Amino acid sequence: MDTSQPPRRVTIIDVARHANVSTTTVSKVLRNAYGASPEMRAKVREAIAELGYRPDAAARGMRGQTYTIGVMLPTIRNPFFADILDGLTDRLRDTDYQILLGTGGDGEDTEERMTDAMIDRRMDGVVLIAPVSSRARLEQIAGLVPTVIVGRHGNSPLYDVVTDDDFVGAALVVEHLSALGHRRIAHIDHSETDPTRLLEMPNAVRAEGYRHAMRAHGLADEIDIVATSYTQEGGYIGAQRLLARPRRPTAIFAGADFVAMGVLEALAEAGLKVPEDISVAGYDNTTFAAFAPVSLTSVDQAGHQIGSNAARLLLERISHRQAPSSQVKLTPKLVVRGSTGRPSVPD
Amino acid sequence: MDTSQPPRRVTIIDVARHANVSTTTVSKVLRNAYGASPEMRAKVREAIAELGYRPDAAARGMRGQTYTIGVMLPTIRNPFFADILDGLTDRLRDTDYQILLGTGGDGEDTEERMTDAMIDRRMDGVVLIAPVSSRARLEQIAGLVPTVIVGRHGNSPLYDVVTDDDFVGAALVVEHLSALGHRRIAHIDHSETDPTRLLEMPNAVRAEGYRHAMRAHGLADEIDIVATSYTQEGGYIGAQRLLARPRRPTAIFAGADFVAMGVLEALAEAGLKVPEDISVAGYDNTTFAAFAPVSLTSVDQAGHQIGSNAARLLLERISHRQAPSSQVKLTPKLVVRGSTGRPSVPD
DNA sequence: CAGAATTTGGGGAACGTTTCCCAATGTTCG
DNA sequence: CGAACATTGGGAAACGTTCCCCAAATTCTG
Repeated sequence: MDTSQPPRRVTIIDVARHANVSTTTVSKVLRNAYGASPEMRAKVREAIAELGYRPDAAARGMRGQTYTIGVMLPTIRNPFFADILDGLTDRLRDTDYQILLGTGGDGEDTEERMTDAMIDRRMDGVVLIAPVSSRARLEQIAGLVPTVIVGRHGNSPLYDVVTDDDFVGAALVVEHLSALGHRRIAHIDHSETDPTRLLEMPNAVRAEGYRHAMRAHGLADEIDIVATSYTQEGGYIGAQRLLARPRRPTAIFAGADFVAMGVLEALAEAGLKVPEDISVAGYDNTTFAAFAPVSLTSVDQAGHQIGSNAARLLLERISHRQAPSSQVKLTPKLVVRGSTGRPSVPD
Repeated sequence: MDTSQPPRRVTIIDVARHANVSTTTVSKVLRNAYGASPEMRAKVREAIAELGYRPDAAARGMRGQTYTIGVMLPTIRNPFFADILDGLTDRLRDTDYQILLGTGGDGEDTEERMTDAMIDRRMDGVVLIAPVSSRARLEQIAGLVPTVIVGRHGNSPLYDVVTDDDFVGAALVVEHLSALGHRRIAHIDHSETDPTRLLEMPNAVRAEGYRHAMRAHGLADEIDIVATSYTQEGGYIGAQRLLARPRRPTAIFAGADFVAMGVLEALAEAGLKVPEDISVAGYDNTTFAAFAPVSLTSVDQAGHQIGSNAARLLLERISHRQAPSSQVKLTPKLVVRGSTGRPSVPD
């Protein structure tokens, strides 16, 4: 590493000198804190503008806040997360907070590395989207930094939670398909083995909602769940297994749009037409679902609202560390498109 | 804000005390710096493990490095960026650096806010993906922090550049279509007005590559570019305009897969079959292009390699701030799929 | 074996903020 | 009008590191 220095950054001391005040006063102005007269504020602001001063976030972090909010998401590949992020961003736009993103990957270890990194950087708060870490770990994090968990059910006194009602979402799909005349409605789930996480993960709640709705519609005997994974490949494999059934389903409810993509591939390969031969529904209402040639019936989760609620809760938690935790549950809605229709051979 | 404190974090002083050494020594061990014997190292590491110590990144930033690398991307919606990010992540996995992402939006102002935020947080280096800022601004950033620019042509002594050869990529598409027998090959470009940026933006280079290749194949008279925007809507509108031509094109080369999505929608709406009635090619080889029912011929940019090269250059620049800047240009390849075929009515 | 060079460990001053004070001045009120 | 109180501004001590030194001990060298 060589030693050549870019010109030294303007510091709060430079500003204080230039405005003929103390650094304390400048600091007060910066933070809109009590104890500086309007004239002082004006003078300081002018000096700041003239010198082009920007506070050093690292230094601020040593004593006060870093004005940084960390958002962890499993991957940036899922466009649904982008909606959540937009909601967060919009809500925080007019605050002094900056959002920085980190990817948590799909494992507990990589997720831990990322959350640790956020804590080490003294972020003022974190939003964890669909985390896979154990509940104990989540509580540990929440004990160290204001935390909001998104997209994972189950609550804790230590953190706030924002979810979409996956139970209702799954029911919406079953209702829709049932109303169209379907009886053999199968579901593709993500297989989860860890018992503690089991009930908190959205996929499990969707599966439960599916089961419940099937029973409610008198279709208890038709309940048929294939557990693969929430990936395109998982959908492909799941569909293949379902097609191999002696009495094969007339409709497939995939747990995510991604999964539906795989299902559609498998169906196309098998020479089946959608929705004439078989209906398909997804979950998340991604751009992909909306794309006309695909036209996938899907459940819309209002990602934007999820994000904006998460931001609101986080700001509240930052200012009231000890307030009782709250849970926000949003209601999804079904977007019906061309991939679902009446079954060709009514049961 | 209330005052309740989570238990104080373990500091370097606690470690020093616990290991019966000075903080200096602990610091040396942490940074693998010269001046600590193997025995000391062992002793210190043990203390670190016992206490569960983690260095405070904010405090480190005050004197030394933050071990943080900022990656700015315009949006997380474009799955191509995910490939680049994977490349970056893989390359940095075994280093002490942590990647944090920021979205730059689509404007110079929001991009400036994000880059400023990264600089304020003393990031050790930044990777800017497809930035829209002015060249002067990019050089200003590069003067303050080691910088690698990705996906934007044009070089500077101040920063390193990694691009894909968009000129060649566009030519690949034209060659392919021409070989199939197409002559009326139209192109949908992103309209850019700013003159300084004009030649550096990938879309401009693609358009130029298209023109050049058309001429090289004796199709100079058939050059037909519609300038809308690199969005799905831009593709939709562009396609509509092209279909309204008296002699309409037999093939459309969209500047991005996103754009091709819009094109496909417009074609479906017009009742045209792909590729029987008209061929379509995209750029970026996103998941969407690979999706079987779409099966879009597209140019693959090797995002992973782009990312891994960017990471390599950044690490080099961090350790040799003054080294001459380098430019890496990767070669794209064409992925032929079902959306392109022989023209139905040969010219 | 003396002197030089190297290795090892540590003391303490930065780094750029915020925040706890305290002092001076102005204001209110009984 | 004097005491209590509010307002305004600033001095200086944190915060948790790194890094420039220096001193002591050890090893090398001729």
